[in-house]
Amino acid sequence: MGASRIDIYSENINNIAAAAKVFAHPARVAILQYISNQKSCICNDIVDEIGLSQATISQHLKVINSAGLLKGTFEGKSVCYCIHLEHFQELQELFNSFFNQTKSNCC
Amino acid sequence: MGASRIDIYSENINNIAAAAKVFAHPARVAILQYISNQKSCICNDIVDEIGLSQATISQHLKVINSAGLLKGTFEGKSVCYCIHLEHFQELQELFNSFFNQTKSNCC
DNA sequence: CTTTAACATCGTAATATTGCAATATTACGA
DNA sequence: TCGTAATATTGCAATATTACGATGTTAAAG
Repeated sequence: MGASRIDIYSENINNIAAAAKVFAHPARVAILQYISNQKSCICNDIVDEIGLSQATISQHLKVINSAGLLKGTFEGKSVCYCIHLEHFQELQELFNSFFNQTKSNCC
Repeated sequence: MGASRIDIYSENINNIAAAAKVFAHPARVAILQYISNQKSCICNDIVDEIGLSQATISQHLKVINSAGLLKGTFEGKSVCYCIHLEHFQELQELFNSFFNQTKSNCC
């Protein structure tokens, strides 16, 4: 016990929760905002921008990337981080359909 | 180490992360959906609906309530859970403004 | 006043997350 | 090839989250 019991929920619910997890840490929100504000494909000034170590930023980037929210080159040197807009917007729609479904029927 | 360093981020970023945390667990998403689907102000069939113990559901409800997403009576017996629609929609707007701000400028 | 239904809270165990230092790995330039 | 800059990965330590049983607490029924 201690682990989330994802087996007992519908796929839609698990998808929403998994997506929310990406945004559930301020570092990841900040990283996404920073990347999206860069004119050109600049890379790890992220480490300088946000006050966390390179290892930690790299870990957060991995989480964001695993959710399909990044696009670019990821090998050795000269890496390029960009937002994967299509996937990003898919998540926005997922959230909005959840929000729009949820109404207040009582009180 | 181990704890999130919320002190180094802007308030807006922390707000988004805090809101996302509420939805970052499938049980809470399921609870919100269930409450919103009830015609009348029904209470803890939630425990029967979702396969978790009463103590666990109660904990999740506390998290949801702390985020300001519930409305109703919360004393002793005959409790009434409802979605606090205004706050709920505020969160929707918070997410949407974040999503809309985030663009892909490169690659 | 007692009982009971409906919750909340406490204590605790299991697991997940966060963060960093140290250590790979990789790509490019000298 | 060597050195180096730019990451990724590994291995902890600290903390947070999740889940549940047991135990309070409260309001209404009897």
